[in-house]
Amino acid sequence: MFSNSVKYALNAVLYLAINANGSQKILARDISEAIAVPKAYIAKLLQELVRHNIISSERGPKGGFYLTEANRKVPMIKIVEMIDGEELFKSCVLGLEHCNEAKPCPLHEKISPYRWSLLTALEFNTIQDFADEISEHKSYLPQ
Amino acid sequence: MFSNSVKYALNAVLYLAINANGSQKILARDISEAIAVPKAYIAKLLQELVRHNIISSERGPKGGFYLTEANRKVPMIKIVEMIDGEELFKSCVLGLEHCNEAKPCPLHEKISPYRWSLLTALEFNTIQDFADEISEHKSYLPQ
DNA sequence: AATAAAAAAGATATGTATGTCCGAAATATG
DNA sequence: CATATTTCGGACATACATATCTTTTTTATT
Repeated sequence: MFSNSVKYALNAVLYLAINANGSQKILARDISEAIAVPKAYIAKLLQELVRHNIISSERGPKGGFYLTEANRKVPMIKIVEMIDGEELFKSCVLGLEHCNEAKPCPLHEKISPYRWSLLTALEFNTIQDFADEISEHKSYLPQ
Repeated sequence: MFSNSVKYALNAVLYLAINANGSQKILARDISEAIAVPKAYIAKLLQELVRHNIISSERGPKGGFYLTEANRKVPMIKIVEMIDGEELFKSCVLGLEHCNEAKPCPLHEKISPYRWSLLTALEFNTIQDFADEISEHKSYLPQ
C-alpha cells in the first residue's frame, strides 16, 4: 500500500505530535529508537519533512525536531504526497491510462467509493486530529 | 497499491480471458503488445501463472497461452497472491506489529473499508466474471 | 573564543523489483 | 527426419528504494 518511507514518515510525525512541543524538541536518534527505524534513514526523511514545512527543526545543542501550531494543522495527505506522490490514490489500480467513471476498469466501480473516502479522510484530517485520537485512546501507536 | 508485476499479470489474464480459447491460443509477443509490457518480462509472469495452474500454455508451432474452463473459474485474488503474497491486504498500513480491530492504528478505520472492498471484489469474482463484465460493456480494458 | 551538540548535506552501499538475453525443450508441419 | 515455432528456464543487467557513512554547518554553553 504505502512505501516504507511513507510508513516511517507517518509514524515519526505522529510520534512528534504526541511527544514534542516548542520547548520540548526531540532528537532524530530518539525518534529512530521509538519507531524502530534506522537513525540515518529517518533523519533524511525528517530533513525532507522540514524542507516541505510539515515539521520544524533547530540545529545545535538543545536542538531537535518539533511541531509548530502551523505544522499541526497540516493535513496528513501532505506526508504521503511528499514521498509517494499525488497519483497513489488517484491513478487506476490496474495501471490503465484511460480508466475513468465513464469507462471504468473491472475493479473501478467496486473500490472507488472507499478509495475516495480514504483520500478525503487524509485530506481533511490534520496531524493534530490524528494525534488527538491517540490521546483520547480512540487509536494506538506502539509507544 | 499493487506492484507493477501484479498489474501486468491481471491485465494479461483478462486479455487472455477475452481473446483466447482452447483452439485459439495467444503468443507471449501478442499479449506483450496488447497490454504494453516488455515481452520477456510478461513471458516470465505468464510462465509462473502456468506453474500455479492459473492459466495454461502449449509449446511449439500453434502453441501459446490460453485458459481452460477450470482456469476461468479461478478467483482473481489468486493472481495477486501469487505475486505480492497474502500479507498485502492483511498487514497494518503503518507497519505496526500489534495493530488490530481492538487497538487500531490511527489509519486503520479509515483504510479498512477500502482494503475490504478490494479484497472481496478479488475473492468473489473469477477470471470469467471479470471477462463477462467486459464483454457486456460494463467495464473496459484498453483493447 | 573554544567546545560540544545537533541537524543538514553529500557520497556511498545494499537490496529488491524490474527488465533483458540466450540457450534448451517441446511440438506441429512438410 | 529436419525445420520452424513457441514456451521454458537460468543467468544476467538495470533502476529505484532503502540504508549507511562521513563531513559540514549551525548554535548553545562555558
